[in-house]
Amino acid sequence: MQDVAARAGVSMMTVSRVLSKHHKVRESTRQKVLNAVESLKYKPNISARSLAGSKSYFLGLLYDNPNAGYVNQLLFGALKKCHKKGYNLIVDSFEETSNEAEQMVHSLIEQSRIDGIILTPPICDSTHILEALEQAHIPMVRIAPQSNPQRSAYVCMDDFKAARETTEHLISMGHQKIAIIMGPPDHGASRLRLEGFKQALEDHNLPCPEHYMQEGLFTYQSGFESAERLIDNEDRPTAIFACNDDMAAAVISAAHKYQLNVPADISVAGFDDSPIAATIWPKLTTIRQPTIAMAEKAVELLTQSNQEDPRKYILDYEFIRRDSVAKIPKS
Amino acid sequence: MQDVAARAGVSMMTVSRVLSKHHKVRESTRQKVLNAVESLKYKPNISARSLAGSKSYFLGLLYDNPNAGYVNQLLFGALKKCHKKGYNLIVDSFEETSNEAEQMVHSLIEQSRIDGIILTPPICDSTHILEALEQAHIPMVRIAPQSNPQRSAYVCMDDFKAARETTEHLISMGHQKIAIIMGPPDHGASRLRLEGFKQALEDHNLPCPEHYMQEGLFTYQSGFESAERLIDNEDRPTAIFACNDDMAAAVISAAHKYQLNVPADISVAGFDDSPIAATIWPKLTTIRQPTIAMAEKAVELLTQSNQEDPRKYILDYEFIRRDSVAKIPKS
DNA sequence: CTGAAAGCGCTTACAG
DNA sequence: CTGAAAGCGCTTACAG
Repeated sequence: MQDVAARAGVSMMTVSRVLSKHHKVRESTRQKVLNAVESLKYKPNISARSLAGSKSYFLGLLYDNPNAGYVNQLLFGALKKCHKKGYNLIVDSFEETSNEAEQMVHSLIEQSRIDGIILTPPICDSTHILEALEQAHIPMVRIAPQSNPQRSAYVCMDDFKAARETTEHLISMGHQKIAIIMGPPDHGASRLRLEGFKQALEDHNLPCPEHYMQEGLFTYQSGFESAERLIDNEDRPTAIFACNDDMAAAVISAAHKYQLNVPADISVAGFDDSPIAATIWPKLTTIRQPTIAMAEKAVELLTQSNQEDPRKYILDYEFIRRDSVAKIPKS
Repeated sequence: MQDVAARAGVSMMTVSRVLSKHHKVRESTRQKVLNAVESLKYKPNISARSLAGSKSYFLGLLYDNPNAGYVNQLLFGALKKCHKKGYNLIVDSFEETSNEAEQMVHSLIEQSRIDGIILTPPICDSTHILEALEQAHIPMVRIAPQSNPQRSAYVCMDDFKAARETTEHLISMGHQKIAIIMGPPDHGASRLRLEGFKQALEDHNLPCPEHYMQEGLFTYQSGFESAERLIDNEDRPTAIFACNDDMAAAVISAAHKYQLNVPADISVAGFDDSPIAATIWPKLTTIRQPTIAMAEKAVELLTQSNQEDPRKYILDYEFIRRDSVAKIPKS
């Protein structure tokens, strides 16, 4: 192949240099090579490349997240970017037993000689895994880590800001009695969402009574129970912000149980834009995490050589306005 | 590496033969090699292998299925098996535009020189793609194809039997008034599920009135509307079999709306065991497709050389009994 | 059943 | 900025 490409000008050495960027090649010869590549529809052979070079052109993606939708988007973004960059992705997932974690990391490293690895939550906070990777000198990028931010490059979104914006949207629709169903307190992002919620209320001098703050566990059932407590109360809120979509979906179901129409009688906002958000009815107004973009960015960081970049990237979320929030009826 | 392994006995040629199976090697030397490999923790280099050999050790997985959970499981199974077999998986997904389909297939083939490809529903029924693959002589295995069964090896499950078993479970719980919310009529599996349902009723001499057969579209909303029609009827069924979980989830929500308790007042069964099935409350009794196993089998078929096998594999589903079905109350 | 030679398609130093 | 040589770690024929 190279042989043929070289035919259109120079030595295959030069072709190699053009293809792998970085190197200084005169612009004119560069163009000649590129043209030849184009017209011959030449595709470099990854195997030969990784065999000859020091790089393997393999990247790892490790996950133990049970949320299929989330993992899928991550995968999608990473795959897309890898494809473009000429890399391959080795995907591995953990079972529950975190004991085998280090072992798996080691075998992944040895077997595939990966050039870098992407760690997703919650596994990205495992100190064991961080250590194993550091010792092996494998570059890593973490997605939304909750701890040890200085320990690797990472990409994340601004949960605080997203929660504040959601709450502000509720306020702008005339709601004054807004309740929140929180996530588990030990979950980092969950805490930030609560803070964002509080900030918005404070900014608008709105009260935040104790019984409007329900503790959820990110599960549908916990959301359902919290919603019942909120609805079956003499001081019923007119809007509920659930810290994830599963709980928001449960709120809608609970509202149905109490003959309440969503959003006419009560508004509901979620968080995540998980598959259920667009499945149920009414469709959920929610926050879409930049999951795909985060994965893409992670691959980009791993495939670039200049490690001196800022090591922290905060990507933009998207506020998805659908059908579960309405103006408060004038009473 | 080979060099080191050879040190423990013979030429690297022999080591290669041992590792790649198939070849005739004396059992005693075979063992020596295996021991050496073991003690040196030798891992073959995939790149070198694919460069020297004619095989690329790459398999493709193509999907355009919007159902994240399904794709995820497929991926999981395929990845696991590929890993074990020393293969890599190149994953690609389509956007909506099916025009680019063939083009993508071609670039996938050219770029990665894949040894075989796995096609998932609904893309596995695209005649365009089948043609492109056949012309390129790429071995393929399809997952649950709905048409042209003779055109490739494939793996699937028995939708008819699964639906019949589900219905029979409902009957065994004392239900006699059982309704079905069907899927779209042009969906092959959907039709089989309906047939299985009918068969079970017939076997038990149970009626199947017209108004107990609601047409759904596999969407939550269509399920909700069908459920309302079923519930808000003087001849209300005591059990509803929804042909997928999204619709079954909607049935539960609709039941709540009518102050009906699931499963005390009305039983609900779903199909798929999609993420929503275990998310909502009560959790759905449903059918788990052997998704992971299907993907594993597909990889196995693609990595085996003996193509003379039966080309059709029907894998066992699993009946998942959870909380949405109960005995009919004695009235 | 086993081995010596050549080569897969690229990249790494090393020279110019 | 560009080229000639050697080699990455394996497997393919080809001999014995």
